[in-house]
Amino acid sequence: MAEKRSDKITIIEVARRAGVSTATAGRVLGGYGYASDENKEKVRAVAEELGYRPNLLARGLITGKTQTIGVVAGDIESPFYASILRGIADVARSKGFGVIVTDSDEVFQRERDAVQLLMEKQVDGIIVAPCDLESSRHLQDALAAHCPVVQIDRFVKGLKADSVTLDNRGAAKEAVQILLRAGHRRIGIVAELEQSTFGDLRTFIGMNSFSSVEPGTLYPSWQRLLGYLEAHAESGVPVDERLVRRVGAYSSAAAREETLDLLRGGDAPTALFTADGLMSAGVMGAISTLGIELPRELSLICFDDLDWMSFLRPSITAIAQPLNEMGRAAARLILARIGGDDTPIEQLVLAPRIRMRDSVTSLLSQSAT
Amino acid sequence: MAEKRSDKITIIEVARRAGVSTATAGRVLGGYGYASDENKEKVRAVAEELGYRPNLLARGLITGKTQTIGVVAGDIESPFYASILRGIADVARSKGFGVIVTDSDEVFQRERDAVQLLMEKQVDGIIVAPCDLESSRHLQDALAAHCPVVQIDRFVKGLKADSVTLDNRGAAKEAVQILLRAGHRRIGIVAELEQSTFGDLRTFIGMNSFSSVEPGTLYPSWQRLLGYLEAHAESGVPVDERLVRRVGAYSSAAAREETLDLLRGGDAPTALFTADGLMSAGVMGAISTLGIELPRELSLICFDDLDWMSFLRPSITAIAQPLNEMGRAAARLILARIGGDDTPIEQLVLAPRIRMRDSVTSLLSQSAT
DNA sequence: CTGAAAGCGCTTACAG
DNA sequence: CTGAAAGCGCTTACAG
Repeated sequence: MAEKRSDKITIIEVARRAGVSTATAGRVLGGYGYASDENKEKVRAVAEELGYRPNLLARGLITGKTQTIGVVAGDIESPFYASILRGIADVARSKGFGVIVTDSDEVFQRERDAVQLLMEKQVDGIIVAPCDLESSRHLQDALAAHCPVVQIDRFVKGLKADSVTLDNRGAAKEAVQILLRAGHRRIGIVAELEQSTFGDLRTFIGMNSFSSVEPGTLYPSWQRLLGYLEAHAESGVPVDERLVRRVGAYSSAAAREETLDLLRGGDAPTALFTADGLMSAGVMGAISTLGIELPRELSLICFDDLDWMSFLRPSITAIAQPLNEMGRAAARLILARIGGDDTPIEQLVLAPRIRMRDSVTSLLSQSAT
Repeated sequence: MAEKRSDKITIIEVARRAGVSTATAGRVLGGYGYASDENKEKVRAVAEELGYRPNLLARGLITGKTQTIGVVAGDIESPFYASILRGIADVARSKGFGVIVTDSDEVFQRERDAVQLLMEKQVDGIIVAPCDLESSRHLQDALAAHCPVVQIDRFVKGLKADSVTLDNRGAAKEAVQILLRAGHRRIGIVAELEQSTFGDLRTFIGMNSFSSVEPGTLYPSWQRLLGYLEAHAESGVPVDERLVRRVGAYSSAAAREETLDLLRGGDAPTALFTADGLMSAGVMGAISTLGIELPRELSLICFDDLDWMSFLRPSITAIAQPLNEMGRAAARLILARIGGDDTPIEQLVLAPRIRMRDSVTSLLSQSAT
């Protein structure tokens, strides 16, 4: 207590009391350069006694490294980003890095402001879920300033930065194929499809070949729709436009309305595929309201941000997204870049996994009319 | 492009090109002190042209303020902390502050390391969900170093720092009272109760007066149990120990097993109260497995971290926690303290809200035997 | 209103 | 292995 008088214990104070130069004190405390064992011991003892703590700001100012990575998420409150963030934080912490988080709410201006703040705070690298897939001036500026950028969930066309994404198209396709093989011919899809790099939904559905579409240039929910369409095309099953529901908002309430409309209609689907967690929640709400029994009356496969949706309802088949891993991979990538790794751009694509219980598998064809 | 050659644009460069001193350039760019309109214009033009960005590290080193707040959460991936974090980030951003997040996984050593890292990074204040309610040396050190601390969700005994908590006891009591009034006499409770400041569960249940228990000294799940016990005591309904299930782990799978055991037993409860989101998920899993119909066969009131649990299942009554608001309040408090507010310690207690649908209200007594 | 100088708390060459 | 000196990019008194 008595020793805690002096307010700021700097390396100067430690050096003085240990009878060495600040350079020497710095070398032992900072762990760089040589020092005699005798001095090491002396300096450490004094530092310990005074409760010395390095000021990482000063160190960062000199070294140009802050041991901090910046993250621009869409919305940290959503289970999707929360899981990714956890993965990032875990890897960062294990390497002694801090994490500054911001969220853009998928608003471009917000993302730009966030990136700018992060740059001014001198983060060593930025992990971002870019909200505009076309323009990336701010990210290019970051790269130009030698601040590595890793994109998650989607990536900007032409931006020379690593990315970690999910194989949304593939997982969706596989899920829909399962339904088609079980005999379903009327499979509904409830997807957000709020933002678009493509434009018209009708045209998209009506395309007679999907081989020309580069999934990476589409937003995730469009990629999932693409998988849905591809599965149909390959099976030769025509797509009924009325079964494709574009909610147009990232809102489970809106998804619920859309689903009610879909299920109450004359040509209701026998199976349903949802393109993300919030859509799934809306669909579940509608199903509860209508008292539909799963999977006997309706088969359901959901993209699931939330591990326990399928836990709550064993009759749902969930497409689990490796979100922790996505965060971890992004963090590992950015740390490698910060460390000087200058290998070619990496485009990591992780595969979601479909988890269907055996009990559901056997019931799947029951609802196929 | 041609102008982007020089790597680091510092205030020195801007000053030189604008023909003023660095002091003047700093004054206009930093927005402090006076400058003639002419100089303002000149400096700003040059800064704009060169793409000057202040180095907040340097500024922080001098001012002693980094415009950053540090957060030590339990687990950012959980909806509970994710929502709080969102509230914090929103307020922080609106005031130009950054947020560094870490999680402790409720491990004391991790919390200490996190606090230390945050201090070394010179955050202006720390928001923490303390995992040990008894020891707080690391937090006292922070306070001693003039770094304000705001506690969330619970608070350390005797620590002179603001806190924002929930009225867990009150909300639990109210929920259980609703069940008691509906005629339920056998109300089960599934609670985590992993960590304890109290010790023995039996002794706790057997207390004949709860007035001596200061809820603030208990972990949240114990506070909720306290509310459960108080409601019973006030109604004169005896508590059957077998109905009080201490899961002992923050795990929905374990909660599911515990609930299965509870509901399959001879003296199954007619109503169930769960003490947090993960416990609720476990309970829901058990109910699904057993095919129990809510609320006709069993009334259920859940503490709900997750807005949509009740959305998915309209028959559940949810206790909604104002988590965003908790984060916002904590952020506002810490910013006030950072700003020099030295009013007495504030202990904010927010009230969760019970949301029960009318359709459920009328059915509530049906399951009461 | 402006500039020269000092300094925030460290690290980095550079002699010794 | 060690210390004196310079410097990271800003802000802060302090004269003018």
